[in-house]
Amino acid sequence: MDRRQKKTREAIFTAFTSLLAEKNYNQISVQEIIDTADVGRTTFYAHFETKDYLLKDLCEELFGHIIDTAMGLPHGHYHYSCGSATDSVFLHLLRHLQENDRNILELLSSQNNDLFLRYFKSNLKKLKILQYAEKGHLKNSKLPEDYLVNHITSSFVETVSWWLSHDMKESPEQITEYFLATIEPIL
Amino acid sequence: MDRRQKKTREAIFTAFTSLLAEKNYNQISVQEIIDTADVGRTTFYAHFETKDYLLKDLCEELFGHIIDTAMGLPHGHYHYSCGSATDSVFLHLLRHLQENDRNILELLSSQNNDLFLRYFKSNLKKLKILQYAEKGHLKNSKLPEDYLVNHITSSFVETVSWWLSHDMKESPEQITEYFLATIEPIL
DNA sequence: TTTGTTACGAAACATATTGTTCGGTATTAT
DNA sequence: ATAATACCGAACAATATGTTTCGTAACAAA
Repeated sequence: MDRRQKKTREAIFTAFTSLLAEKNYNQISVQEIIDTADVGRTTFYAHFETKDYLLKDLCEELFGHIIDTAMGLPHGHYHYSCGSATDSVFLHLLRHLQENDRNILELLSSQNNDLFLRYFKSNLKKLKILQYAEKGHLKNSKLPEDYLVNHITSSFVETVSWWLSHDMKESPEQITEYFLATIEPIL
Repeated sequence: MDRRQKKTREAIFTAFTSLLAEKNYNQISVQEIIDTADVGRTTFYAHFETKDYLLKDLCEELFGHIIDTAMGLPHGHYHYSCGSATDSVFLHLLRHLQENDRNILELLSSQNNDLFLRYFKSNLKKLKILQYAEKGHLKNSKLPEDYLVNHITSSFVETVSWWLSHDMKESPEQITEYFLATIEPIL
């Protein structure tokens, strides 16, 4: 990809992120993003069709990244390890978040956090957490599979949200325990 | 309240609702709402400061209503009845939703459903579902109380969302069973 | 029915935003 | 060196926003 494209794309993302940290999504105009990013009007629209698409692209880049690294883990990490809180994908994700890669935490705890939690959740489903549910040794549940998957991913995202609202005082290990305590009994 | 006020307020709500059913919130302009509701520009701004406040007021009216009727239930309905799926506040709420009072279902299953699910959740907390958690016979949980409350309300809202995405094929009783199956084991 | 009050609507207003087009310049990859 | 392309500034029409003024109509209370 052209070096110029990457630079302006990054400049716009950065500007957008910093604006989101201080005000509501609906109160941010394309003009402000352009001014903050210091790019030409034409340039912005060459990259993003609308503000909504900008948001979408930003989220895909951010969440896609942390999910991809989680998928790169050795398989054991999310197949059979639901018993130990010290060795699951969920713990890995929480640690990754804690490192605040690319200021993702600013977004997740901003006024608009629900906006991002939504994308977080949809990306999370790529992890195929349902492997939790489809393994034979968990089959005692009478719940529909997609209901269960939705419940698990939602609960995890809500857990993260709760953690953030508490300024992340607890350790990732502790949070993992809380989370697993809510879902393990039903598997 | 003045009869005229009620009428225009209702006209604006109706127009807004029908617009939300067909397009995205961000793509709806105040002008469109004015035109659809057939009210004067001045009138709109006399009632609502911004589009965001309109949304807020609409949600408070809708969800406040169904929550209030649920609160009016005999107390037994949400204190000790978590054991029977046939007699809980949750079942009552699902039945109430199913009746589609004031077209609330259109909103909850629209493109913008996350917008409304958010308000649904915050209103749900008024029900003090934590009475589920604070009663002595449920004290075997090591989870923080607010974490638990958040988990329960979130799970319920997600359950409703899942139900809607399945065109509500299942009965309210069935859904209540699903939901209770996910939260009872952890109490 | 009369009277004082209040909501409404129409029009006009300045300002801001949106999304697009044009031509010229600078940067890139090869 | 060259051809492709990303960039910028300026200008553009169309639309949206939020406010003001004033005349009219509906209201509640006497």
